Amino acid sequence: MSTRIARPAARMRKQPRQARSIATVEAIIEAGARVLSELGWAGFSTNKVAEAAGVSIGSLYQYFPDKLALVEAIRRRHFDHVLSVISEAAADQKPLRQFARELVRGMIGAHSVHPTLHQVLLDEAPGDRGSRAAHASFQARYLERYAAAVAQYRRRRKDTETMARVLSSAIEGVIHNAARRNMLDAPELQKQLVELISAYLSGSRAT
Amino acid sequence: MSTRIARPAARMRKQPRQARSIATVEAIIEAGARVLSELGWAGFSTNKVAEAAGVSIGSLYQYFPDKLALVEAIRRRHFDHVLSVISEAAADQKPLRQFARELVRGMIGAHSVHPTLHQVLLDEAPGDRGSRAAHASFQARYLERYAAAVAQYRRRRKDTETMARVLSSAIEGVIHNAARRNMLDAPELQKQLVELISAYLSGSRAT
DNA sequence: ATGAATGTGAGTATCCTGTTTATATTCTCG
DNA sequence: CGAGAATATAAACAGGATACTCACATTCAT
Repeated sequence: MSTRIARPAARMRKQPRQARSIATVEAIIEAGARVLSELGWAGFSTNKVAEAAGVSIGSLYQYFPDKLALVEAIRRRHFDHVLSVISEAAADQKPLRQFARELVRGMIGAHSVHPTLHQVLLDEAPGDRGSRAAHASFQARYLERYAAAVAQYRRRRKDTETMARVLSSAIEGVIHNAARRNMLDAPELQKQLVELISAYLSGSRAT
Repeated sequence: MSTRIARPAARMRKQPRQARSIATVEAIIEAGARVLSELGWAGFSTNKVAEAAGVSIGSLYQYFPDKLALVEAIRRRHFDHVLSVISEAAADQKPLRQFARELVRGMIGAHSVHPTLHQVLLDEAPGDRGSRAAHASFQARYLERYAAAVAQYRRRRKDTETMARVLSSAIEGVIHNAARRNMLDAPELQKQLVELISAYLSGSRAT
C-alpha cells in the first residue's frame, strides 16, 4: 500500500528491450490492423486496440506516443508487405499471363489477412502530420512498379502512367469489393481478374 | 433506459406539405450527401448536416426521425441516379465501344457531384438495421444491369455473373481512385477506362 | 386573423475519447 | 538471492462530441 520509491515521471516513448515487450508491441500493431480493418477509422480507438491485443491501454502508451504513431506503424507494415508482393510478381521477364496470375495471387494474399485494411488506410487516413511524406512515398513507389510492368508489356510509351493508375485502381477495386463479400478466394473471381489484366495489357483495340 | 433502435423508421416523421418545407427537406438531403462525401461517415453528424444545409437542427428532426433515416434518404437518391445511368448506357443494342464510352461518361457524371459518396455509402454504412433490404435490392439490380451488358457482348454464358462483378468493381475502383485525386475529368483517364472495359469484354484470350 | 405548418437553437443527457498516473508484476544481472 | 530497471496494469480524468428534445417564434393557407 505504501509508496516508498518515488519514480521520476515515466518517459513515453520507450524502446522495447526485452523479448516480452517486443511481443507486446507486435501484438498491438497486429490488433490495430485488425481493428482498423474491421471497424474502420471511425471505430479505431486506442482502448479498443489495447483490449483486442489482450494488453492494457497503459502498455500501448508506453511504446506509442499517440494514436497517430500507432496508425503509422500499421501503415508502414502493410505497405511494405504490398510493395514486396508487387516487386516479386514483376521480377524477371515473364510472359504477360504469368505475371498477371502471380500479381493477382500475391495481391489477394496480401489482402486476405485484413481484408479492408488497405482501403481504410487510403481513404480515412489522418492526413495531417508526418504521415503525408510516408504515404506519398509509398504511392510513388507503388505506381512506379505498376508503370514498369505496363511498360514491359505495352509498346506504346505514351499513356504508361495513366495506364498504371487505371490498372492498379481497377485491381484494388475488384479486390476490395471481393473482400467485402468474403469472396477473396473464389477461384473464378481470381481467374476473371487475371483475364481483365491480360486483356487490358494486351490491348486488342477491337471495336 | 436503453437506446431504442428497434424500429427501422425509414419513413419520414412528417410529410412536407408546403413548397417551403419541401425545399428544406431537399436542402437537408443535399447537404447530407455533401457532408457524407467530404467528411465520411465518421464526420457525418446531424448538427453538421443541418448547419451545412443552412437549416436548424430542429427542422432536420421534424422530417427525419433519426440519423439513419437521413442516410437512407441520401442512399436512395444516389442509388436511383446511378441505376438510371446504367440503364441508359445499356439501352438499345449499341456496339461495344460506344456502350463503354457512354457508361464511363455517365458513371463519371454521377460521381462528380459528390465524388466519394458512393464509396462511403458502400463501405461505412449503418451496417445492420433497416437499410439492409434496400441496400441488397440496389446491389441486385445494379449487378443485373451489368450482367445484361456482359451477356450482350460476350457469347460464353458461363461466367457472366462473375464477370459483371469484376467489371463493376473495377470501374468503381478506377472512378473512386480518380475522385480522390480530383482527376475525374481527365480525358486520358476516361479514355483508358473505356479501353479497359472494351478489352475485357472483347476478351482476346491471348496467352 | 386564426390555426396549422414550419422553423429555431439553446439545452440535455450520454457516451467516448485519448491520455496519465499510481501501483503491481516480471525480468536482468551482480 | 535481491535490488533496481523494465514492463504491465487498470482505474480515473478532463474534455469534447454526439443524437435528439422542447418551448417558443415565425410564416403560411384560408
